[in-house]
Amino acid sequence: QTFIPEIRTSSADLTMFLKKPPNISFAFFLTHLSLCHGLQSPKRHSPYSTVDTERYSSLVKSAMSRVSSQTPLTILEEDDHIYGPVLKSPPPTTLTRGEVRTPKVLHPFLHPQEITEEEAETGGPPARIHLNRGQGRSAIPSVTRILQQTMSTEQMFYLERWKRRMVQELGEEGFKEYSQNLFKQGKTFHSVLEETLTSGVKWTDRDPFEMSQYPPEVCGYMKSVSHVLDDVREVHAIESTVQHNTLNYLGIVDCVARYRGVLCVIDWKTSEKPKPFLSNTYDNPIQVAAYAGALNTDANYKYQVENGLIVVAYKDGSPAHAHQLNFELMLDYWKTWLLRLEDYFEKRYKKCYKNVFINML
DNA sequence: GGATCCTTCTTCTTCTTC
Repeated sequence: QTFIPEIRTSSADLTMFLKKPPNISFAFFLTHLSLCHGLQSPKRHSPYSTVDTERYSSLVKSAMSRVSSQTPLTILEEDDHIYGPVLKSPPPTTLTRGEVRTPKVLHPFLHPQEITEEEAETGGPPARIHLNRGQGRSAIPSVTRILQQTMSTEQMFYLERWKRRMVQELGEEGFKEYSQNLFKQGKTFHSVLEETLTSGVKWTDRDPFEMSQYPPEVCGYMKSVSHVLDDVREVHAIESTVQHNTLNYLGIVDCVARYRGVLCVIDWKTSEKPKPFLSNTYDNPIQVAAYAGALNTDANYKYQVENGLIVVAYKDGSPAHAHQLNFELMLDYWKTWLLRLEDYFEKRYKKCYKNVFINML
């Protein structure tokens, strides 16, 4: 119907159309129908003598004339008609949204030049502020929860579809086990990484017997990130709670350290599939920007982070992909995060969200 | 001790041919 707008077929028509003998191509079918229409010398005793040729005559004529008259120019015109004018690459902030919105809050990231060395603490063990929910914090939403509850319908659709397929393949129980195993692997990897960063003992320098105590996947993940760890210095915080001082959200950062000389919020990820591009990491960059934005306003931390880093580790030990988010990218993702935050409060507090949001600023 | 919370993951078309 897109290519041949003057034809309107119902699904019943299409079903009938597809009941042609399987060894005969669609093009041949059309040609043959055209013969039946007397465009060329008619053929008797055809297997299609029962086909309602009158009914399909316009389709045949249209299809035949289009195919033969197609030139590069008409194809370009068709493309224009079907796909619309060519769009120049849109700015990253609008990628996940149909409409362009501007968040109301100023960004919490200082420009690299404005950060002086004195602001970053050096030495001492890394901070590890545990989450303590018992002190009136229960109303404060977390980064993960906000991201989960403000996913686009498209994102939810693909996740649901994936889940449905997996359940079909593995069964309800099998899928549950598979998911739990993925979580377990991720958790173990995080804890081993934590030990490594705290102790300062390189994974490769560890006692082979000790290494063999871990599941093979975890060894693979550690091998995978070893080249990234070589570029990590000055670990400032590990698994530490950060809370934004006005925007009323909290989260736990995996790691704050200097990566290639720049102070970063680092998020370690394990993945079954390769994620060579930042776009493969879905909402991870937003998560990192949210943590960094919170940390930079949190009085518990006396320094400012500049960049973010997402490290995707693989269990087969192949080199991890390290996606560094520079100042500009952090700013873009921070804006996206603010929109998600607005969405969350809007959903949660319905009409009075605006007052809630304004009160927080 | 039990309940709750934050995380840990999962997505982007799909098939054929070389």
